[in-house]
Amino acid sequence: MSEHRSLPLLGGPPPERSDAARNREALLRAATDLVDHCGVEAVTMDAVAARAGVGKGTVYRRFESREGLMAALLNHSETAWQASVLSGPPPLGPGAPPMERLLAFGRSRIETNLKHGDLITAAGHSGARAYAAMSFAAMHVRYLLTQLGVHGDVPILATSLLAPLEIVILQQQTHIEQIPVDRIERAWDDLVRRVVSADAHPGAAGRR
Amino acid sequence: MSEHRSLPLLGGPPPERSDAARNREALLRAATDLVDHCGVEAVTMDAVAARAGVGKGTVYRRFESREGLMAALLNHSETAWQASVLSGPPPLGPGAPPMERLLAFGRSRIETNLKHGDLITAAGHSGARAYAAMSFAAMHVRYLLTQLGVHGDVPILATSLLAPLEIVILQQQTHIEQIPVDRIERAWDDLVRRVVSADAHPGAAGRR
DNA sequence: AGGCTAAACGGACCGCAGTCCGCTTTCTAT
DNA sequence: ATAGAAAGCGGACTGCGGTCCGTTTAGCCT
Repeated sequence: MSEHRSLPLLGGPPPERSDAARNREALLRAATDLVDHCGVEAVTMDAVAARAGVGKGTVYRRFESREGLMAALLNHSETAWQASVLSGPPPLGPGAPPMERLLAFGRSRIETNLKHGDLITAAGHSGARAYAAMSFAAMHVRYLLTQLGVHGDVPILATSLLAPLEIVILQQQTHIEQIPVDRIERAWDDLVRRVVSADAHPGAAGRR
Repeated sequence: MSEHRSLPLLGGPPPERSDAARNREALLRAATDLVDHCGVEAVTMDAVAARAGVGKGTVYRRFESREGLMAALLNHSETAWQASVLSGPPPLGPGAPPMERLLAFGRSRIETNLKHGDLITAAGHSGARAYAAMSFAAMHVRYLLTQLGVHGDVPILATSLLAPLEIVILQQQTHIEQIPVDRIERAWDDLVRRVVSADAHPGAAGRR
């Protein structure tokens, strides 16, 4: 017997076959082109497959679903954004005081979310990505809130601060209620200051 | 000439023909049965039409789209809920102090949203209904915040407090992160107290 | 080189949302 | 009662997301 297929120890998921890798490239390129060129709604699975010169089944093999494909497109900019939060220049990146970082975080997130609005909507709640993106942001906000000396249920507080930055809320405000972006940003600043400052005045309206 | 068709003065939208009314009834009944019986995802337009004994086109004539149909189903419970906010017993209805009403509002909204989660998701952002529902809740929260002496951008503050009660956030928390509902409710209480109490300590962390 | 296997491929196929248009019913005015 | 017109109706049709399965191909082992 000869049982060793590439040291399965810690191999994680097996590597990708060369044709598969080539097709994933071609598909991402095709999808990107379609988005830039005709808008998100023109990105049908058939169109992407045809443009990449592969069969439809292949698209589904690489990216679970249409939402998965959109999530993959989003991945580039999302990763770049995370990097600039983790190691970019202040005040978004490390180096500024926590409150300034938090406010910069909010502004930045509002802007990126609005920029990729259609894509985010199309990506929906595509399991992995949505969860990863959310949990990164939530982790960061939890960290900053703790730095700021906030007590209480910090995980849920973080989620609550993040909720008004979700694309569905932002689009309601900008597209339907015609609220200018900088007003939304100022209002988030205010919200954050209110939440954080409560810990500077304990016993305000009931213990927590 | 004989031009008077039922006093168009203030007539609003013309009344419904009797067969149309009958069919709308039948369709709502069929849809409700399907939801109770097989779940929301079993409510296909063909199934509803067939069960009501009408053609598919008729479904679309009455309710713009699938989302519109779902919104119509939601309408019953939504209206009842609005009534209990406007004129039900305290603390949700009028009579209790504003803070108690606000906290009761949050708990009630969390529970109803979770109860009708699938339906709300299926109804999506179906123009009219979603907007009406949101704006009712927003109006109520704006009113209570004002009563509580909150200063600042109250409209957006209200939206920000409502955002964590949206179904997409609640389902993330309960279904994926396994957070128990009463913890979410307590966290919202805390959030509201923080936001409101900031006005009791002006100059907290920067003017607004 | 040659062959073996697992992975990848492609496109026919299915179900459902939404549209379209020729036919039928209701209502009203005579 | 009856005729005319507007509103309603129904189901065939289109387009898209997603699945399935017989065929092809890359990578490895001898």
